[in-house]
Amino acid sequence: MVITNRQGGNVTAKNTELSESLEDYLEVIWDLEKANKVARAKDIAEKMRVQSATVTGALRNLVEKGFINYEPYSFVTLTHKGAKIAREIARKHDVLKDFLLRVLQIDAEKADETACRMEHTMDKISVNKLLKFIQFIDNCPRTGEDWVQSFMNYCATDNLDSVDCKACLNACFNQYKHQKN
Amino acid sequence: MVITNRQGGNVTAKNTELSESLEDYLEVIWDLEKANKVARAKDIAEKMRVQSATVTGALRNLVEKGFINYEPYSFVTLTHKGAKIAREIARKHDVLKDFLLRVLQIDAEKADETACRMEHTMDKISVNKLLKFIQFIDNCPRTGEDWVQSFMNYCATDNLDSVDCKACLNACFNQYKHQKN
DNA sequence: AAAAAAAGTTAGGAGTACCTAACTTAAATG
DNA sequence: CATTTAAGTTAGGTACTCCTAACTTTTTTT
Repeated sequence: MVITNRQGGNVTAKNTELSESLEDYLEVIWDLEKANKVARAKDIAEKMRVQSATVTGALRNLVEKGFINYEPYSFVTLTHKGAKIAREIARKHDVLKDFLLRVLQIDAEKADETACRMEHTMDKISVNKLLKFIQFIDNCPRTGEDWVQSFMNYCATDNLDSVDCKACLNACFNQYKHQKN
Repeated sequence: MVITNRQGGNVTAKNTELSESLEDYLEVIWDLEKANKVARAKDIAEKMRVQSATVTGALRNLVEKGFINYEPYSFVTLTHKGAKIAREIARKHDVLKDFLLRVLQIDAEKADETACRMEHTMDKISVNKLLKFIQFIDNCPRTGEDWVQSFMNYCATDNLDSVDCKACLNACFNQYKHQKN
């Protein structure tokens, strides 16, 4: 187990990197921009479940770091740099939520909440691998929707003996033949 | 996308819950206890990649919250309550690392680092589901090791066409028959 | 256009998680 | 057993993330 210091070592100088919290702000601003062209502090506060005074501070920080365009009493847009990060985080969110929801079959609300936390913990390469994995499950004739369904049954019963594996394999084989014709 | 406030709302009173950082401390103490019966501040600092002054503060906090037994200048052990949490986190870590390493085939070091961050983001039920999922992959005759190997090939080539799906299905079928005899 | 309401900012405060430097205690060694 | 060394603590500091209360600016309504 290798732990990474939660403040990246350097604490005396202002951090130029994005904290998880600031990543969330970018994600929220991205969402609002998509919906309303621009983001307003009030809506950011609501989505972040935070008081508006807190938003003001976060926006100042994000301006300083070059992720947003913003002046006091005005609306917010993402800079090129900010939009790039926001898209990346949103993509991570979507992939993770898809995995939790469709593969692990966790209910929608919890999947979303969990994805919201996980999105800050996996790098781009790992999330890409997860995406490929989901695609592979979807497209490989040995797996697919019915296999995921079997996983659900396995979860419920806790053993494979209750499942007729031979029949399942046969069904899988036949389905592939029919799909090819 | 539903964001959960990073300070749980209540900020005026001292938080009784565990932060991610404190969870890491418990995990590290658990590891050291297993290895040396007790944990010493120096070793905790090393494993946490933190200065020893920082450890002192964290230990005070953990005592106050009832997770460890500790008095200044003495060694550390987990209380019953602390050990329970530590075991839970360690288990999450192991399941996540196993998934990243064996299923997604992420290299050991990155898998470990990533698991170290993810372990704080998934609740017990979700991790249990992930564990069941890994077990299902391992034990279902339609998946298993060779299927994971195929996933690796898919990752490298980016398409299924290059794979002979029919041959793969047949091999899978035959393997099952032989295993049963 | 003035008043009221809504939105946003500033100031000050708390808790967390780090840091360095100086100091104290405990352990190891001559 | 006194001294040196290692380990641990305290004090003081920075940054982050959130809060409330008071104030300012902008927008809406009359």
